[in-house]
Amino acid sequence: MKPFQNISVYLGVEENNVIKEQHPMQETLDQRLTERNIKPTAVRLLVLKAFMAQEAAIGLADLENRFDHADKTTLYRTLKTFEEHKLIHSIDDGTGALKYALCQETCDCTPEDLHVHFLCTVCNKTFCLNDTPIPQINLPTDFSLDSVNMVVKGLCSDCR
Amino acid sequence: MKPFQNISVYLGVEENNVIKEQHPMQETLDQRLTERNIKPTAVRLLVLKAFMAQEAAIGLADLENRFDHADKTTLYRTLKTFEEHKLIHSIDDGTGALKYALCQETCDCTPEDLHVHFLCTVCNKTFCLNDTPIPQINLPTDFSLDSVNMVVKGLCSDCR
DNA sequence: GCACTTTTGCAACCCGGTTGCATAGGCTCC
DNA sequence: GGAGCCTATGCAACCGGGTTGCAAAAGTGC
Ligand SMILES: [Mn+2]
Ligand SMILES: [Mn+2]
Ligand SMILES: [Zn+2]
Ligand SMILES: [Zn+2]
Repeated sequence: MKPFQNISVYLGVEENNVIKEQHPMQETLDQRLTERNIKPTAVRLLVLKAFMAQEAAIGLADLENRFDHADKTTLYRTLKTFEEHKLIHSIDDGTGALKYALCQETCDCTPEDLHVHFLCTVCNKTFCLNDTPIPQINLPTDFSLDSVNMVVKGLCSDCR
Repeated sequence: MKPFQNISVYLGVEENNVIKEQHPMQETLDQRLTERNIKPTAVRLLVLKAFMAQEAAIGLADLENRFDHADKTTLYRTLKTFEEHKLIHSIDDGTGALKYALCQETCDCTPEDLHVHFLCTVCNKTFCLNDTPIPQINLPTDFSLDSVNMVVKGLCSDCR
């Protein structure tokens, strides 16, 4: 595979040769990246588009499958860059592979932005339950709380 | 390393050549294993003893370090056997390596036996909060709940 | 065009976990 | 106490997800 960073060609491969100017979504993608101080390269636009196109969280392997023409490392670093700039957050749902989901516009990845995640045991999709804050718990005395990871397993609405 | 299953020698290595008959703890270890239908071999007794000697959860790597003379695979399978027979349960605290902790005597690893786990961000020890049941949460409609993994990070009583 | 920075590709590595297979240990039955 | 059997152990190799080092390509400013 030859490196190829030209945006329209990259997008063309994905989008049946519809080039940049014909993408109405393009501006919002661009904007979403630049808002978070991420330079909008071809791969990054594609990855962001993937995130915006589906509700379920996305793992590195998913991206590898979806973008045959992009390298694993590049996709990996794209995820890291997105995470650093708080465009996405990582989710450890216990399946052994990290997944990522878009942060909400207002998100700053502070403890208040933490929320419950849901893993469907049938379709293996993972969802952010953004409206389900993590409940308070009582720790033993002399233990102090920093952060909480809460993953609920069950059946999603499609699988039940 | 030569395989060696003789219990007293194994225990001797660990216990400065105090042999089986001189262990007051021996019977309770034996008992705890046979209660769960696990044949009390040398390695198993040692591993169980390790679990009973400390409160914090134990990972495979810990066992490898503690028992130079025992093979990784054997220790791995010992953990699996213990888990299958519900003598211990596994804890995924997000550190990348599974840890294990003794089940309570009454434990049957049913959803009711689930509890919160605590990972200290300083000493990296993980504890069962057996007295901290996992709080109820409200799922979106059409989602059904199966199980929950809840890991709290913070400072333990020794590290604060 | 040229020099410089950033992004991408490729290969190799790391680590925790897991498997296949051979051997040793211990147990039963005679 | 030996033959046969089942289990536990050891060893080596593998696997998958993640990560790093380094070189080439692409983008940027002049
Ligand atoms: Mn989320
Ligand atoms: Mn526990
Ligand atoms: Zn589902
Ligand atoms: Zn601590």
